[in-house]
Parts: sequence; C-alpha cells; structure tokens
Amino acid sequence: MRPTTKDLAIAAGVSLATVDRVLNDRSGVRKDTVERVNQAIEKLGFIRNLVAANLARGKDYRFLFLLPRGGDQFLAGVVARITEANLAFAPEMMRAEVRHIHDSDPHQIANLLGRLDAEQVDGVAIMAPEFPQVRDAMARLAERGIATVSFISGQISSAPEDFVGIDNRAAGATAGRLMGRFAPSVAGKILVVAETMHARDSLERRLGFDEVIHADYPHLTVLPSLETYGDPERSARIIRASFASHAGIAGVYVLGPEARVPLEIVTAQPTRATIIAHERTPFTEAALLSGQIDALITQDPGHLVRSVMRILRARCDRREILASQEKIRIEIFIKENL
Amino acid sequence: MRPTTKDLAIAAGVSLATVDRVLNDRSGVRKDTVERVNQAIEKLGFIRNLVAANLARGKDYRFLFLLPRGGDQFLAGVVARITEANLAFAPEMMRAEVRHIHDSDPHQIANLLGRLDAEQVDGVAIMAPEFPQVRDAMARLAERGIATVSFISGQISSAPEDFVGIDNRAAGATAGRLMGRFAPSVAGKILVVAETMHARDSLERRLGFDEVIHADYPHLTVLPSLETYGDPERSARIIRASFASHAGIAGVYVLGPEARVPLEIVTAQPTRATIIAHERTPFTEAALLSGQIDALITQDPGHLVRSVMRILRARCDRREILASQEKIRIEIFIKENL
DNA sequence: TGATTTTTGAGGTGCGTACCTCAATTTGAT
DNA sequence: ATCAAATTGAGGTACGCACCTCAAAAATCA
Repeated sequence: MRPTTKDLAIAAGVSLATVDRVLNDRSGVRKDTVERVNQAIEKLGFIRNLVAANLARGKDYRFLFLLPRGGDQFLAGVVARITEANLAFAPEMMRAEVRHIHDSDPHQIANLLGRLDAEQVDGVAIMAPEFPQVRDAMARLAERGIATVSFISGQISSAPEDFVGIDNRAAGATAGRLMGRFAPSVAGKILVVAETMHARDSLERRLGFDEVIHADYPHLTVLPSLETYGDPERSARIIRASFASHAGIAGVYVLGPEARVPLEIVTAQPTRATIIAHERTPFTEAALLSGQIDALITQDPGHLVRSVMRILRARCDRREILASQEKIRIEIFIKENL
Repeated sequence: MRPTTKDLAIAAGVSLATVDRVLNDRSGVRKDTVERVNQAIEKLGFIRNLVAANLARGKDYRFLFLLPRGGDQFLAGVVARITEANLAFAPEMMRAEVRHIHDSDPHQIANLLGRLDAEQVDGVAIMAPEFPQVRDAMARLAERGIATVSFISGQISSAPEDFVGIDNRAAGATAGRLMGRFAPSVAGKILVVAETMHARDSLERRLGFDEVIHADYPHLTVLPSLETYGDPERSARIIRASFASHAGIAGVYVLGPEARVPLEIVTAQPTRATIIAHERTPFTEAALLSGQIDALITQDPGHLVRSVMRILRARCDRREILASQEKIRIEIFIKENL
C-alpha cells in the first residue's frame, strides 16, 4: 500500500495539520519542521495522491487554446483533436476550450491574455508568431499563476520546455533528404512554396532544407521561395509563372499545410516532379495515396494537443513531465505507412 | 458543475442507494427502475467520476507484461519504457510488472496464464507468437475477468482491438518502397536477413516488402530470406556466403531488431548497399546517424507500452478507448528526423 | 387474504486529501 | 521572567463515490 499523509505524519513525528501545511506550502511552519517532513517524504517514498487531492479541492483544470482564425485543414484537425481530448481527459477533470485570435494582431492577443483570470483558466496554449507584446503578456500570465506554453509555431524566445512542437529546421532537413534521395540524380531545380516567409516555421524549414540539399545534392538548385499569402489566385499565378520561366523543375517542396493549389499546377505540368509537403490533412492524405505527393512530413495534431494538456497540468501541479512522452516526432509518411 | 450521483437520484426520483445499485450493476433493481436511472444519466449527461470511484473502492490497476526472455536492445527498450510508465501512471493508480517467458514454450506460457488470479492482476499484455494453447489460455483469462491484449507480435486469431502494434505487412511495404526509391535504378539484388521466418511478423514484413518491390521495382531481385536464429556466428557466415555467391547486391533489408552483425558484414563489402532495418535501438540509431543505415522502420516502444496500459485500464472500466491515440504508427526515421 | 419474496430507501462509514477553527505549546524579544 | 508572536496539534467537514446494513414498502405467489 502506498503511504498516506497519515503515515507521513507519524514518520515525521508531527500532526496531520503540519503535514498538510508543508505539502501545500502554507505559512506558519518552522524551517526545520519542514525539513523533517520532507525527509519523511523521501524515506517513505510518499507519492501524493493527486486524485484525492483534487477531489477534496473540488478542482478541475481549465485550459485555453488560442488558435489563429485561419481555416486550413490542419488547423481544423487540431480543433477536432481538442474536442476529442476533452472526452479523453474528462475523467481526469481536464477541459480545454478553443478561442480564435487574429494571429497578426499582437495587440489584440496581448490584450486577451491580459484579461485572463486565474480563477477561470489554469493554463493557456498559444499558437501565434512571436511578438514582444505577446511574449510579455505570457510572462505576466505566468506570474499570475496561469501556466503557459506555445505550440506548433513557437515564440522565438521561449525556453525549449515551453514549446510543444517539432524542430522545424530538422523537419526541413528531413524534407531535403527525402527530396535529394527521391529526385532523379541529374541536374534540376526545386521549387519552394510557402504561405509567407515571415513566419519563423517557414524560415527554419527552408533553412534545414537548403542545408541538406547544398551539402549532399549539389546537382539540385533550390529556387527562391514563392509566397502565396494564402491567396489561391496569386498562388496559381506565381507557380505557373515559375514553371514557365524555369526549365527542368525536378521537385516541389510545399512548406505549409495548404498544398491544394500547388499540387494542381504541378500535376498539370508535362513532366513529373517529386512533391514533398507538410502536414497530414484529408487532402494531402488523398494526394499521397494517389501518388501525386511523394512524401509528407508531419507532426501528429492529436499528440500535440494531448501533450499540451499533460504539460499544462503538470505545471499546475508543479510536477515533472515524462519527457519521452511529450517529445513530438517529425513523422514521415509515404503511401505505405499512412 | 458536473452532475453527481445525488443529482442523478433526484432526477430519476430514486434514492442514492438505487442509483448506486444501477451504476455498479448490482442485483435487486426492477428493470423499469434501471431504465429510469439510465434515462436520467442520459438527460443530465452524467459522467461517473472514476477517480472518486476508485478512491472509494481503494482500487488500483495491476498489469502484467509477459515478454520473451531474449535480450535484444529493442526488448530492453520496452522494459525501460515500462519502468517509465510506472512512474507516469502512478498518480492514476496503475502499475505494471514484467515477467519473462520462454516464447517458444506454449505449455509454460499457458500454464502461467492459467495460474493468474483476478485478485492480483487486472490485465495482461503478452508478446509471444501464436500458439493455440496460449490463445485458449487468454480466452479463459478474459472469462475470469482479467483483461488481455497481445502486443508487438500478435496472436493470429486475435481481433484487431486485442492487438497493440503495427501492421507488419504495411511496415514491410514501407521498407520496400524506401528500398525501391533509395537504391539505384539499375538491376540489383536485395538481401533479406531475419532471425527466423517462423515468426508471423517476419513473414508479413517480407510479404509486404516483396509486394512493393515486385510491383514497382522489377529491376530489383529479392533473394530468399537468410535466417540467423539469433546466432551471431551463423549470421556472419551465411551473410558472407551470400555476398560471395551473389554479385550486385544493391540493398539489405534487416527484418528484425538485431542489425549488428549484418551491418558489420555489409559495410565491410567493397560496394555500398542501401540498408534498411527495423526498430530504433542505441545501435541502429548510431548506425543511422553515421550513415551506415539508410532508413529505420520503427514503432515507438514508449507509445506501445502506454497504449497497452490505457487499453487494459479501459477494459477494466468497461470504457471506450480513444482510437486515434492508441493507433501505433509505422514510423520512418532517417538521419535528419531522429 | 396472508405469507413470501423482491425492490427500495435511509443512513452510515471510509477512501486520501484539502482546508478550516480553536486551543495548546513553544519560541523569541524585552 | 513576562508577554506577545509564532508554531503546532486536535478535530471537524467536505469532495464523489462504493459498499454495507436494516427496515420499510411494494410486488408476487399461494
């Protein structure tokens, strides 16, 4: 049987009330008494029963996901997983809500963060590009006792343990390696399509991609990134223009989750190019199965969401996390392992 | 606030005692009363607080992992993850123990299973090849109220929901696709190295591998599988012999987790062959980083273990699982995404 | 109808912890 | 040594549920 607070009290030679004061670090306990209790904890291997504690406290964990307002399929997947996680974590008294933000309006985001009340929210996960104001607002949240993490697109200054997501440089490098090995080993050009290169993720992916290609596949030339700005028409126009002006495009690397337009244009070309894209969505999945896309580099949105919730909860409880469980993997999908 | 049993009692117009009888399906309640309570559950959206229930019951979950006695690094990794999971799941009152079995002695396994007591064990996860006696013993365990799953190497007859692991045919196909795309597109031979082809996993991997190669890479010839029987010397001998008798070996596919000997021999050859192996271990990881192995097809042992524990627990509670969380992915690792 | 069985209610106790109050004890300062 | 302040103990209630007992009520049978 696991030792209880009662056992602790006996072992430390103090009363239950004192044990309680130490465990919940309330004031009014002499330092050496605290020490004695802590030693008893060590000695007995006491593990506090958080379940009973939360029962007694009537506590539940309320988390908030702040997501960009945009509507791509990947984001929709994330939202779906949050709904799912709400079911899965309900027995553990955790709930998450989604709130949409304009991810290019740091003022609004900081404002929203500033108004959050520790009574109503225990933790916040935010997916937004880095802005000083947002970073500061998050720091202030932490001071007020609200746990925070940034996920998927990280705040540049956030410590690694405050970021849930993949290493985008490595993801880009992975794409680069696959491109190098999949594309024919003759001279050719690689088209890179991004929504915007202002986002840190895109920059890092491109960086990792270029590193590998330059180092190991010098016969391939990576063209300057095309930016779609999320506009399908612009997207179609500039990609077509690229094909028109460049002969011998051997591969296309789509940096973001919106692969639809690039794919249409590319497959309409007379010559087959190797296509590597990011994120698993109903669309990219179908394209992979039909052989239009050669490989997909992804991060599992379900894992992301659950990881965020576990991490926020651990923060609330001042507990350690299980690092290996929370490490988000860079996944490679081809037709066969989908 | 979530409705409690008290709310339920009021809504159903019965006493707490009756609600309790219905929830824990104890006898002595008229059918229409049960119905009324169930309707109230529906209406209120009552979710039983399992945490409080287990507290009251003083219940913990004790699981048993039955693993082969063998000592490869992959298996060692599984054991390490079980230890880890014990920490991670301790707050949820779950523990797992490991017991080693002779995986080629169905009699002993069945015997061990037969002696398990529902008082001491709530669930069993078994990693062993399929034997009718073992399958029967597992069925009898289920009858005695002990949850069972087989994992990694599945019982052939087990329903998909009783198996935790990857689709080995698909894993082989994934290896095949990578081999086809990585190897030079000129005629060549592929060596396949397995511990034994009597194991179902190996058979299925080989099957999937061959399918893809035959269909899409006819210039590659897959040689008959070499069986090492776990013996390093035999292993070295037969692989060397293969290289001696076959010219133009373009690739090597190592079916099992023991890649050490094959790798040594292959890298000692004058010509470079593409190498694809299974499972991530300290050894294969190092070989991937150093460029000796080209790709690794893996399943995450940590995920496997945690999944098993969640599934067994759900079975004990007669709860549904979150399918998307428990789906074990076929992972591809290359140097860049390790 | 009366006797028997089945169903239901009322109430209590305990799981391990949080949190509260009040009194008793110890400590520190003067 | 005296008094105030800080520390500690004892005890209670509550969280949501399981599980127990006993008696009352209702349904069933002869």
